[in-house]
Amino acid sequence: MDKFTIKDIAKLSDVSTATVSNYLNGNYAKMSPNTKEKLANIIEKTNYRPSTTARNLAKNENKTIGVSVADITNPFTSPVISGISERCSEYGYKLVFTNSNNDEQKEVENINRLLEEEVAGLIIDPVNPNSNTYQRLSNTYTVIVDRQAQRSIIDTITTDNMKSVELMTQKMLDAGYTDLYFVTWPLSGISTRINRYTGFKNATKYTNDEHLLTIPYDYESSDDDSFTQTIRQIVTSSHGKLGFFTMNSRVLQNFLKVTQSLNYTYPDDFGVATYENFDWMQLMTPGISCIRQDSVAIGHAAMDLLKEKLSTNYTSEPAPRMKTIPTDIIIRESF
Amino acid sequence: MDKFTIKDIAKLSDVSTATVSNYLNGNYAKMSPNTKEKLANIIEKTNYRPSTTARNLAKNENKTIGVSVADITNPFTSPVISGISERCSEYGYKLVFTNSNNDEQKEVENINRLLEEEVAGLIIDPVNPNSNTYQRLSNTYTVIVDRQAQRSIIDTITTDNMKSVELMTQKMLDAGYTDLYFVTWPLSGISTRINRYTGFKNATKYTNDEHLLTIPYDYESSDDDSFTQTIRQIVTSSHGKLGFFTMNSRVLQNFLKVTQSLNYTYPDDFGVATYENFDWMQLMTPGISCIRQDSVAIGHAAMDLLKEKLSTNYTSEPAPRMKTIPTDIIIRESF
DNA sequence: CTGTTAGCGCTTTCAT
DNA sequence: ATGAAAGCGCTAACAG
Repeated sequence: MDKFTIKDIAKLSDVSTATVSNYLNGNYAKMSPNTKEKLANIIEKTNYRPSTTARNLAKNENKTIGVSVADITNPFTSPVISGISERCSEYGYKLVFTNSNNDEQKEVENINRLLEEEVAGLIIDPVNPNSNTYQRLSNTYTVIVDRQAQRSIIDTITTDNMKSVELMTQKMLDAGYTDLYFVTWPLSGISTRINRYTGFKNATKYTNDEHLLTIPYDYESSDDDSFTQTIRQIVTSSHGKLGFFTMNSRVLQNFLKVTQSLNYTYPDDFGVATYENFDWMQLMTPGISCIRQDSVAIGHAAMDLLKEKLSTNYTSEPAPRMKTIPTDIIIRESF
Repeated sequence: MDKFTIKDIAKLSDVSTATVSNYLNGNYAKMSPNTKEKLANIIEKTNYRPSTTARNLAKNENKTIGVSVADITNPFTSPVISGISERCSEYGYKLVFTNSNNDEQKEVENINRLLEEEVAGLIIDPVNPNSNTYQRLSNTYTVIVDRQAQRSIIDTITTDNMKSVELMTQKMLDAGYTDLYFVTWPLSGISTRINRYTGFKNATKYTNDEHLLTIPYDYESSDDDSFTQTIRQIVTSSHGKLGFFTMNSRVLQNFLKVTQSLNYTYPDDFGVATYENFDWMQLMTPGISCIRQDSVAIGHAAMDLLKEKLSTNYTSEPAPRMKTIPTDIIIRESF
């Protein structure tokens, strides 16, 4: 785009490139007010912009952090990015972004690309936190968000999954619900899902998985698929007071679509609550009780932690830390 | 992270850096099968990754495109990014991302940063398309999405705003609605809003702005604010069959919150339709009629166009083109 | 205060 | 088929 280099500016200003460089880096102490002003003018006039690439190479540093998200389509994701992005610009980092579309293979490629880029640090919203792709990463420059590995070696930031679900389930219990179901995408070893389910079991004291209802990740309700049948069966044969907890907003949507097609209504035919909070849940009639997680805060925390790590000098691989961001519970009229 | 450079590899392999470079670039014709294999082994063993920074500098090219979005929090934004991101990786570009949080000043900084980065191209979801920040950009390497400048000099991709709203409004008219209102954030010269409103006026033939209802961008309904009062006033005093068209999903949410607080229900007390489609609109009872825009397609189109531009050699600034992505209309029971 | 110069890691003629 | 060497645009000693 621009053809000007530091040499051109030096020539035009009748100084050396070193002086120009000093000017560029704010080392004004090293030059007379005169040259400083001259430089200011010329640079302004020529609209000269130093090449970040060359700078990075020369200083052997790269103020960029790489972000790899599992699925940008997930409504959880954009607030997290927003939080990261905010902190990035505060801290003077730029953000290069990759989306893996829930494809592990794609994620590996993305991470490789980012590594080649020589990003200073990595923030990963992992497709499968138990994958061994992350083994090769160092905890000195990466942090994981949202999903947590079974046996993690990397700092990770999650929301308070277990406790909050336990609490919400308890609320349903307190409201007299005796027959509770947990609706989720396949657990697949994914911590977010497992922890939420564990919270559910802690509260209900269910000892087996008979109250675990699983729908495929890409579930689209159709006429009378097996999930629809299951729900019908449960609703018609339940003895106690029947309630459902859905594992996130998308599962909730699928669930409600099914119950609507079945002509069941809440809170009459069943009670319902969900993880995640979105504006529309308040608009539903009745409003949906839910657990609100602060996704922006996750982004903030991730970048804060990363920055801290990047500015400390580790002599050895630091032990992984976990940070959980608190949630709160919103009770509406859905149970 | 890695300490290995091309020199190390050259030394280890007993060849020159030139040969290593050739290997790296797939110029296998320029070396014996022997050296090729030797290199392959050593590189594999050392886990060597060439520095993109150095490559960029040497080749004086940068396969990255910069994306500046107005507000990543807007649900419209992430599918667009998703589309761009998909094409980016197909085309071998990386994506550096900035969010302006609807702040023009921030956007200027972001664009400057991207320019300094020497990105190959720019995709901008503009805060204010009529700002003169964009004047300094060249149409050879940038494309604008979503919002269109009054007098544009840059290729832009938008959805079919005017026609689709005209069509939807016509549907309401056909359904017997005689008293229609357009609810929007302040028009503020923003093409998206203006075009949608124009479509509305085209259909209704209203000649003044008495049927234009504006809420602040950051509107939060409170007890009995002026918008709430306006709505109450309109509903109670309307003579004909009353309907509302909301300019996007967030306006719809605000609008529905207000009507709910007023204890009005649709489609009895009023009919309603909106721009934008989200899953939850189908869950509402009754379902909301809406205009579905294909945001992912916008992202695709933007990157496709950009790629085409980047690979053509312009001798002069190309004339700006407009591309509009078709929408479709989903009729449910809200009017 | 200012200039010289040797890199940063890689690419790319041009020789050999 | 391989290597020497001159850059790419900038930074950072080191001299002066």
